[in-house]
Amino acid sequence: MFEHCLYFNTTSLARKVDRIWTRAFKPFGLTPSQAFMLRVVLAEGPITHTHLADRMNISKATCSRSVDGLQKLGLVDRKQTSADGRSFELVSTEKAQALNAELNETSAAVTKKLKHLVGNEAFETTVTNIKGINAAID
Amino acid sequence: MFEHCLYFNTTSLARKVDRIWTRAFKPFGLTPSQAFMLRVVLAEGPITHTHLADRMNISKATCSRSVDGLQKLGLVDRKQTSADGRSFELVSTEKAQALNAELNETSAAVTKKLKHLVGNEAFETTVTNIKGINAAID
DNA sequence: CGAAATTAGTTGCATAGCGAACTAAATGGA
DNA sequence: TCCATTTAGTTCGCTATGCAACTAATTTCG
Repeated sequence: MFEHCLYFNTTSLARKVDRIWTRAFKPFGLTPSQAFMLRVVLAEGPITHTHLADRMNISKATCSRSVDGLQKLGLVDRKQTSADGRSFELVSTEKAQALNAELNETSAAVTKKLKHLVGNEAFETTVTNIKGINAAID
Repeated sequence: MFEHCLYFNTTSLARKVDRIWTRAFKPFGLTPSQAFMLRVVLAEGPITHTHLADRMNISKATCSRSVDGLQKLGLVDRKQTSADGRSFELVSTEKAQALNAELNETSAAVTKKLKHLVGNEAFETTVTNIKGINAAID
């Protein structure tokens, strides 16, 4: 019945990959959501809440609370910018920087395993297509 | 940085389509999750919790609580099977059956709009590919 | 300049989701 | 038969997510 439904198939796949990356990041004490948010800050920070929320395609409410979590874990800091009294710049801590390489390797290892299961070309094509739909809608 | 990441792109798209279908089903007083679960019961019921959870690729815990919600809304009932004292069969109520056609039309209308934005062929191809990855992994 | 509108971020309240621990029923051997 | 194992479903405690309403700072413009 839902063979051709974007919602059904996409949310199903999202749950599946979330479970897989959850196991992968468990040794770090991080959820995939936290791990990816941290990776963005590590790779692209300093970055404001608003930009981070845009980058991850989450609401600013979710962003704010996720940053609370990472800050509690000692992985990011909120630095007041001199330019604008309303906004913060998020910066990674040394503790986070020490994890950077290993986080990237862990995610790459998961990807490699999935590519093996799915087939290299099908994997690449599909991710590209998903990215395309992401860009086209909303 | 995450251009080729399955997790990043899939979860992002899932959030996006969830927001879109949330707006679409709002007039029914249903979340997309509830609406799709109900549609499965309408189309494929009577069905047990276990089969429904498999069909939707959710845990039985989530399934159980989602069914609570639909039951509270008067849209499904849990019928004790005579065969097995542990399990229920989920059946749609008349109230739910009265919504069936309109739910299907609403989802079809959203799909049509998205196909227009994305392009028919790209849409179909991508959903098929997503379905393929869903089947290949885990 | 100063009031109105916009923008950045937080908080309240809700649903969706998972794993783990649990209860109760059914099944499978010895 | 009866105990051990499996299976169906629920409950607990947690994170992720969104919208709406809020505060505070900044910007716009008459």
